[in-house]
Amino acid sequence: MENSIQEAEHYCQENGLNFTPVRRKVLEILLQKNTAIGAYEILDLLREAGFKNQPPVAYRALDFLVQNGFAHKIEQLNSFIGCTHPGKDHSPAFMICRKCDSVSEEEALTRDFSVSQIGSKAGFTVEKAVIEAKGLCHSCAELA
Amino acid sequence: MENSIQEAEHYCQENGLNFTPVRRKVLEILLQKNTAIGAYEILDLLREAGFKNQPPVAYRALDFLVQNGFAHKIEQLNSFIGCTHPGKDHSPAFMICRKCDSVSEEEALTRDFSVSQIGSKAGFTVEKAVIEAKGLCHSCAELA
DNA sequence: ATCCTCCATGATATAACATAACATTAGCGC
DNA sequence: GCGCTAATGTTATGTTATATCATGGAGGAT
Repeated sequence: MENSIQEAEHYCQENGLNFTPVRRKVLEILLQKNTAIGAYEILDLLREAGFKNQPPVAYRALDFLVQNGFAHKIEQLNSFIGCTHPGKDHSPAFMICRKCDSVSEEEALTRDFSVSQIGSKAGFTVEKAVIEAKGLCHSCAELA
Repeated sequence: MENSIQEAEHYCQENGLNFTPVRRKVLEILLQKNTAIGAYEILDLLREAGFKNQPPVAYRALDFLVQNGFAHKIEQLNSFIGCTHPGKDHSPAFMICRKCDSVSEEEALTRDFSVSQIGSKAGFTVEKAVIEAKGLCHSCAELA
């Protein structure tokens, strides 16, 4: 995780992006969990860490992180998760466990398939794909 | 569309489901558009049609429709769309045009791919998959 | 050094989306 | 009628997200 932070920092330097304290802190918060976190929960943690805590503080930092690929929004949960496969090009698919709430990020691109292909069959140009699955993670499935 | 309503009605009869006036009306509203509609917009239309218009009215009807496969929630838009491929088994992928806001429903199951496969590689049991893409629909791409 | 511009942050307010909880009513089997 | 169940009515509130305008701080141009 310390690792991921440093990668982010490095990437920002390279690309003229401003990896400010709030942004770093929010990324740290996200990377400390393997579950998705809501903006208002992040806000609480920011306050505890001495940052200001009006909603825009969290949403702006999250926008930055998502925009630059350091975090993702999990649409079904209205919450956010640190990116575990940082790097420019990836098409993530998220596996959300309904029992333990863990979220894992997998790679969705396979040789034979992509959402883009589904789209182009329909004359649609895909720019960004969201793939999220709900179900049971390995550990929770074993217990069942 | 009148068609789809009748299919829904029929399905409900067969399965002991109560296709009440509000539920029917909400489905009509959804089927009249090829864009996704928010619950509060639906609420307005319900009021115009003489129904009660507190939020639970819309959300309950929507729950029913989604639950039974007559409608889908578009997570990225926090809004809803009538199902254009009704029938028990389908795994939809939604194409959301960022220009004209149209949403089209495609079939995501291909021979070579499924979200389930991505999941199982990761030891995850997929129960429900959400696939939503943003981009440009055919008409809007032509104009660009 | 002064000013300008750009970007980030501070601060207030409010919009948009969603559900909890409890009361009431309608249909149905008995 | 009585009791059960499902649906709807009603009030209140919780949760998520954004608009808007003010302030501050770093870096470049003159």
